Amino acid sequence: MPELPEVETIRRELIPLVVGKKVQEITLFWPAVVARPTPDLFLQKAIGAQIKGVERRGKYLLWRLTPEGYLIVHLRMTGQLQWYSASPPPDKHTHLLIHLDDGQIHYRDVRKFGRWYWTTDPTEVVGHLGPEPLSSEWTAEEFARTLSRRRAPIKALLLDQRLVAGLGNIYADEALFVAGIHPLRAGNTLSLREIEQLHRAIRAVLEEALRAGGSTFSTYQRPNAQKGTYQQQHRVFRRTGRPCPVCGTPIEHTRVAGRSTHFCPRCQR
DNA sequence: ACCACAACCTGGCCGC
DNA sequence: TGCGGCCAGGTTGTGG
Repeated sequence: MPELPEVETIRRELIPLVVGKKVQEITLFWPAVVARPTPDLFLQKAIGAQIKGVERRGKYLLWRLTPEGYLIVHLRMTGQLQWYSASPPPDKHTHLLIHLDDGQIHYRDVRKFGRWYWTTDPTEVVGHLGPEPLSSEWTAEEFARTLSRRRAPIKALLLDQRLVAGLGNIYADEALFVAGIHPLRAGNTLSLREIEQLHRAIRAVLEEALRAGGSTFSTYQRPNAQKGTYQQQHRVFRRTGRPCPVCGTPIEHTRVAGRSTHFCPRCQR
């Protein structure tokens, strides 16, 4: 579910709720959500630690702890973090519950794809990720160098987190539309000009989505149950058959790299 | 090295 | 109402 704008929104809202707080207790209802090290060690290391900060890398949230360590979570498709100042009973999809000084974080995940990690070295978990698209280190030149070696469809490449971290199905489709590039174009056939447009479009779309608090369909929720509104601004995503916002041609739908893909056949060549 | 695809889970929706 | 089939915002392992 959540892509970079949603995870970043969650991060920002989590900070005032959890930073400076101590992890008093963790209740682990479904141990398989802990990917590393082991459920027992995870609990042993995290319980009693104080949260010093919340960071983000791609779609991962990193809770920086003292004593030294990081609690890391990836929400995958349907993971949610919910803050409660009281102690409501966990529902049947709550797999992990963090008790803090003055409230609790409920981790819910209907599909159970999400994973938690504890590590002293975050690169063990996030080391495979490519550059952050909103950082100055990510340049069109570097992007072009990587794309020139790949002939998979550009849509599939945008979903490859080693290339650039944080894009998912929504923002890949939206960015390709803004850049005017057909999702099936092979990476190594894009001109430098097109790559520059795409580089710009990715940043513009992510920043726009961030301002809207992300996109909310059924399962993405922020810690305080607010919803993102960016879905109202989607140009192509899940708008099959509706008019392209630029030229009016009906938006088309296809499947690329096993993922649902939306584009304007006229604006995207 | 690269790429396509199944697998991991559950629930919602659609058609019969 | 019930059942089968398909779909879902992500990642990983397998096999070609």
